[in-house]
Amino acid sequence: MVQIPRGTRDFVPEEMQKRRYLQQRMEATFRGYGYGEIQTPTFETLELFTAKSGASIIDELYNFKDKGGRELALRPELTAPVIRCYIERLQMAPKPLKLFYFGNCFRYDRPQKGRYREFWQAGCELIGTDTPEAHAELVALAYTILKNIGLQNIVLNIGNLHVISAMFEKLRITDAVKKDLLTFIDKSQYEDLNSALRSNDISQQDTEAFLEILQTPDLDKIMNYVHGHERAHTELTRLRGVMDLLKTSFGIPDPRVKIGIVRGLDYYKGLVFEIEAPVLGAEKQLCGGGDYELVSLFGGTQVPQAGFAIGFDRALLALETEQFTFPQPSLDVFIVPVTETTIPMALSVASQLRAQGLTVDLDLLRRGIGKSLKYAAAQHARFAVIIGPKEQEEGKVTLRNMIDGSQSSCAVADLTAAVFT
RNA sequence: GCCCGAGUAGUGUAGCUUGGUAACAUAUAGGACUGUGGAUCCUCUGUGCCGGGUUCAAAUCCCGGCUCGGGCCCCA
Repeated sequence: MVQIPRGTRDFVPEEMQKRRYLQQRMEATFRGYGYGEIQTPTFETLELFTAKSGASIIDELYNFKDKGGRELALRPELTAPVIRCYIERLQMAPKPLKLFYFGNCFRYDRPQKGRYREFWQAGCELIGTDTPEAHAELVALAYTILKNIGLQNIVLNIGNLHVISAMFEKLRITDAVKKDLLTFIDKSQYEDLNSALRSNDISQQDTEAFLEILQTPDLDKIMNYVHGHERAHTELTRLRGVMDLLKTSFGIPDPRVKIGIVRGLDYYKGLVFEIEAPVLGAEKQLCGGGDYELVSLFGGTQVPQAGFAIGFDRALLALETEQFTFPQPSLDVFIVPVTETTIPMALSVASQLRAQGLTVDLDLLRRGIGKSLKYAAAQHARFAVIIGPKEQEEGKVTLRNMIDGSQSSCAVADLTAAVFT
């Protein structure tokens, strides 16, 4: 038997119903914040992705040569393609530019729960502003999207990469060592970090202070720790501004400062944030984003950029884990021709109702009334329309309310009105 | 790419240790119900991931592959 490729999935109607629901809710929220949709190709030149991450990235993506010998790759994420498009076509667009997207992405990873080789991302890019209110609105948007799809329990963490750099400077840690330490910080492996710092001749006292600052949500403590470092001070002041806006103006109850947020990316600079769903366990991160610099790397004129991406599949998984009840697709009318002779009339009634914009299905298996009504119930039909010889003679139909079981005789012309009430 | 575990009707499971005709529930289709639904009963259809080995005989034991899941690596 031919089977589906590793790490990919089919989505049957029941699953697509949930996915579309999710996408529509997300889209409505993006639009509510003034964002416009953008779509880029499924594959790009390989160079677009190696430019910022180096050749080592090739191990993790699907790349190939086309028949003209071009080196191409299936997109592993959407920020780089969107920025490429911005440089090609949107540099002169009025600022700030707000772009959102949905798209499938591909990574050559080992699949696990919540991790697939083809997965979907929802995300956005905000180009041309980096005021605290712009950053606060961006973070609020990410948070609001996840809340609006119905998630109950999510955690928002906000950090700043300039600050953590300042912390490393303070300890005089070299870039080579820093890289190893960042791995521990990223994974919150503080005991390993502790040993690593100690073995790099950092005193016990300094190590403890460093570890405390990484984990504390207290901005004053952090401010105090990097006292005298001008850049860090500026960034922390901005961060305080963003936090205040999130709490007061955007009404987000519990944004947390976590200076230990690292993000795996090289191109983030200042603000970084993550949103996770604790219910998901190991693969709990739902969203990541921040302030970054890609436009100039790709040859465009420098401009402030920030954005985030939401793991669409994980967001859905989190909702399901929280036992969210998704809206069920329902049918307005299911038509039951009682005998073969009434099939033409049934079809014609179906056409008329469909032309009115109703969703209509009818028995195509020539089943009995009992089985047909059972099928109609399984499709969550709101009404059944029964057409037998009696009804046909009178030019009427029997309208059955599937919710309460009540029945009445109804002229075809009055059906639409009856169903809409 | 590495280590570990699992794969039996569409779905969920039993049988595997100790090899001997593959079962149950549910879902689908038909019928009981000659014109009224989520109930009940009956009937049909449908199953050993793939390939090899051992054996008179393999769902069961062995090897390889594939897929899924847990842990590494990675997560731009």
